[in-house]
Amino acid sequence: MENEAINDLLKRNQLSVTDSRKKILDLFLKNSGALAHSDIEKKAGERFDRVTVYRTLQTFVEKGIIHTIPTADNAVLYALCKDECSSGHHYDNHVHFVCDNCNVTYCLDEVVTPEVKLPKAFKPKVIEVVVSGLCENCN
Amino acid sequence: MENEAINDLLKRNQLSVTDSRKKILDLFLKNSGALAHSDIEKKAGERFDRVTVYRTLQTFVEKGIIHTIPTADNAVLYALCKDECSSGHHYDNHVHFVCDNCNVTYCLDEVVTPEVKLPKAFKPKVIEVVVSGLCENCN
DNA sequence: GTAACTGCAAAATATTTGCATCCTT
DNA sequence: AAGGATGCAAATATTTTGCAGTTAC
Repeated sequence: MENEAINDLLKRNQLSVTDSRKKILDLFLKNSGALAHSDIEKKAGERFDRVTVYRTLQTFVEKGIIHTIPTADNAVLYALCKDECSSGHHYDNHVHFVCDNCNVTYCLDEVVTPEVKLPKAFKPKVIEVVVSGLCENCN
Repeated sequence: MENEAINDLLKRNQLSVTDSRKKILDLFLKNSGALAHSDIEKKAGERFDRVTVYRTLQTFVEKGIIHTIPTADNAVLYALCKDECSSGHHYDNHVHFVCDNCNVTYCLDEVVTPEVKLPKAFKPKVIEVVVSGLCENCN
């Protein structure tokens, strides 16, 4: 479907276009929420090799195609980056939302990270905000 | 040193006062920053059994004595809770700061989590904020 | 004395690495 | 054809579980 878009995205990042990469990217595009490593292993109709998933995710993070989301329970989640994320320099300027009920994690791209006033000696660079509660579907 | 305080804290939470618990709590009190599981295994003059550390940390989290801090690189960090945290109901109303240079994580208890405006369908419950940059010492 | 806690062994998971093979360019 | 990507095997690392011995109350 968005085959062209996927190919483009990979080529733009100097990555060769391979099956697993296309399929994993497709998973992210079809899922509004964030995915855990295990989601990817499971959700793929055909299963990928664990190692391939590890390596693919790592490559995507390095290229700034996806980013990790820190969660309170320290599960490792990944989500697609917006276009502004350049290679290796992901600045997370949006809010993440984890639903306590359905457990889906959303990137609320339209909600901009608020200002935080720190003690003067601290120099902030990146601000991560993760909100949990009930999402639009479970509310 | 703050031996009495430590004993009190444990007793107040219906935990028996044991050596490992006292020593691990002491580590937290002596360290302004947050600690990872591995820090605790290492920093203790005498090493604890891995398993004991796991179980002790878990117990402390359940009792609301410490809380976990989500970090961008998904390392698992723990820090002391302020007194308001009641058993099993930790509400993280302060900001965490991770220094990119010295790598210490601070609980900025005096910096209150800002308001975040979400799409109306989302009902927020807990807001976690993690800021990274340069801390007061590395600045 | 009893219940709770610890520490060892071992099981279950998760992650990383090496290398031969296959695929993309 | 050459370099990169994959997949298998195996090495490491992390976390959990069971149980017998020890300690706190």
